[in-house]
Amino acid sequence: MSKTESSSKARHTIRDIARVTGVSPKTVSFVLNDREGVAEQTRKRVLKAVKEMEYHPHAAARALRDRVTRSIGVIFPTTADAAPLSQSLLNWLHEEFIHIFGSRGYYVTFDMASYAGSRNGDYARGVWEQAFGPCFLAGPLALTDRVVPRLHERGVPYVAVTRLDSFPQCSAASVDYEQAACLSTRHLLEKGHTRIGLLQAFQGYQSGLERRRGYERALREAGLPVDASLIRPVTFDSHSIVNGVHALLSDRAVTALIDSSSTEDPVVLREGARRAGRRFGKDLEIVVWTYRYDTVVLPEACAHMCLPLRQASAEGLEHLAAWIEGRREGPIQILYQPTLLETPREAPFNDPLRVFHETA
Amino acid sequence: MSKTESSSKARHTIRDIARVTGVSPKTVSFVLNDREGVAEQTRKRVLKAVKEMEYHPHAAARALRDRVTRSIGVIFPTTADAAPLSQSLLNWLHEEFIHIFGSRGYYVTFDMASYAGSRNGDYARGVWEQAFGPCFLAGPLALTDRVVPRLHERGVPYVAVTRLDSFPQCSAASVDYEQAACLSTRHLLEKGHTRIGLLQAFQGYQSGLERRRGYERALREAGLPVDASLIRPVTFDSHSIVNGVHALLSDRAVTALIDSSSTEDPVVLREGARRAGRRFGKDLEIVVWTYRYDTVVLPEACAHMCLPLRQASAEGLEHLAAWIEGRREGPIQILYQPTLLETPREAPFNDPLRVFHETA
DNA sequence: CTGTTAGCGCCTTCAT
DNA sequence: ATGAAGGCGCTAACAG
Repeated sequence: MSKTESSSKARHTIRDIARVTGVSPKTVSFVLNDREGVAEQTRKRVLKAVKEMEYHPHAAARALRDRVTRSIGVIFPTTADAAPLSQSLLNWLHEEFIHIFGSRGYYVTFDMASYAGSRNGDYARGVWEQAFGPCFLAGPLALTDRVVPRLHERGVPYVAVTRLDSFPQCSAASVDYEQAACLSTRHLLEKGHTRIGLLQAFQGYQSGLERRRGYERALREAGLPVDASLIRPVTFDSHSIVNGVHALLSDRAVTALIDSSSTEDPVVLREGARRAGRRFGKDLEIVVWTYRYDTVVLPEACAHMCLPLRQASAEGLEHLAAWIEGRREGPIQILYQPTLLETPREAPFNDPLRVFHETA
Repeated sequence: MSKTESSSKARHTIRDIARVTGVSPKTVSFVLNDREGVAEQTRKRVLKAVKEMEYHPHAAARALRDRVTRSIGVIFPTTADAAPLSQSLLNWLHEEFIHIFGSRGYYVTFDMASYAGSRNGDYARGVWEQAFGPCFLAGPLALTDRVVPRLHERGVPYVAVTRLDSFPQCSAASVDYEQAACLSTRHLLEKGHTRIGLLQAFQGYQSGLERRRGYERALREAGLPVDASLIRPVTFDSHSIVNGVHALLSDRAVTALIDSSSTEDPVVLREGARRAGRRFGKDLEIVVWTYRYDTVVLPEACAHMCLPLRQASAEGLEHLAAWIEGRREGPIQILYQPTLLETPREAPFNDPLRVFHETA
């Protein structure tokens, strides 16, 4: 009967390895951490025991000792129903995390508690509890946000996906929504429209405010008054969009719309117009906002406003990784500009939803 | 000038709270863990200090002491290019985790290191290092898998999405792929086909083997020989599918196909047929496998084989949560049966891809 | 080169 | 009811 130590269910500690190989715990620790000062022969004996006994260092013990974890946090500044993370963004995020952090051996820890509606607004418990240090803030920041400054003060690397007026030093990789709104509005003004409706998403959030501000700026530049009734806050609910479009278009003097709802859904837009007895492309022009550059959301639209959110986030995450590894400093201040694209006559084929990604 | 203790950057410990409130650390611990034996007045003083000083228990210290974390692990038995997690499955998974674990305050920790291609096959380091105990195995199990038995022996709650022939006691919530293949084949046999091509995904994995086995079983039942050249292993790459279809159909005696590639992509199927000078619905019938019940993947298909993977996983995760909380025992043994649906003449509208979920 | 010790922050005895 | 002490597994500092 051989020593059945290796098949034992018990989890071994560094001391077990030391005892079995007849060295001190410190030596084992040195071997594991690839440090000098251990005889080659001893090193081999230790590594052999480590493999045979299936020893693995205890993550929590290490974290306690080192005051750092090997985890990146993903945290949600809002609840799911207030501002749901889009499916396509989630997919993209997953890819990026695999690419950037997976290969480096980090764990990626999601804290969905606040997103699920618990924890009343303190969405950064993972940082306070030191479950992780560095983190990604996945979602829009509320204008009333009080958490980011505390995060900032803590000194942990972090990056958000919108700026924050109330805290300009906020580490963020974002898109200039104000500019997007301004360009959208200008485009329609130049085409001769004077009463332009705005479907405004993210009411109460930074990115919602920027939408409104850009819209108002363009109007003021043109010397036109701002009619508050033309700004229609909407949620991500279909009904909300349909009703919003319907309500705005009931005013026959409204001859143009800006869809900054971020829903990228042609069906609800058409339905809203239909209920008002209007049709896009006929007596009505629209600029549709989208996060992609390769797909026409609504062929009847006169233009698409493309928001490079992915590009911004990608650079933000790269910077975050560099910050964590000490190659760069924070805070991150990245701002991408949007692009207005006139809708092509021949809409390109809208790719079908693939269940599996294609392997390149 | 007030005591600026609360605005200090330093992270406080339980002893700081004790010192400030003039009690012992144990008392603070009792208060935090809602245990009896503390005077109400003391309790309030402690809680006040906790709030003011923004004290939070240290996750790693707690984990070390309690030998349990509040994390659920998501681990990947294969690399991304061998068997990529589908986008729709990832989205669904995210929803489920929010629903089941987010509301209970668990962290969800992804270990993407093995998925990214590092760690040569030992995909469960998170468990060995005790970064988490309970875990979800997101992806197919290789026939050569050696990790699951060790996981099982460890005694941690876990659940996989396929069974494992070499380890029948494996905790799994899965779909009966063998039955799906058998029913698909039978259906085509009953329609008079005798040479039936099989596009077989997951070669080398349990779910690939089950596909092949079910196909062969149906043929044997019908007294027909198994022609190995009719079984075409494919990857998730478009080319692989196109070539597979083309190659199978170059044999004009082949009058039917089973698409168990799991790609759910009508375009590549049609393209493969076109290259062989064939067309679905004309001289050719096909059964297409899908993970959904509400969408026609290929209108020309004579039937769709619907695999209730989501339903199985959902029940698996519910069971996992119950296992963690001691309400039920493991291992999990859930097997859902697939359904063959004849393709309706009028294909239902294929829902557009929504960027944001609709809030219910 | 090796061994001993102390302490990270928490919780749970045991003793008061 | 409270206070002191010890240990979870790891590593850095300090002897030998």
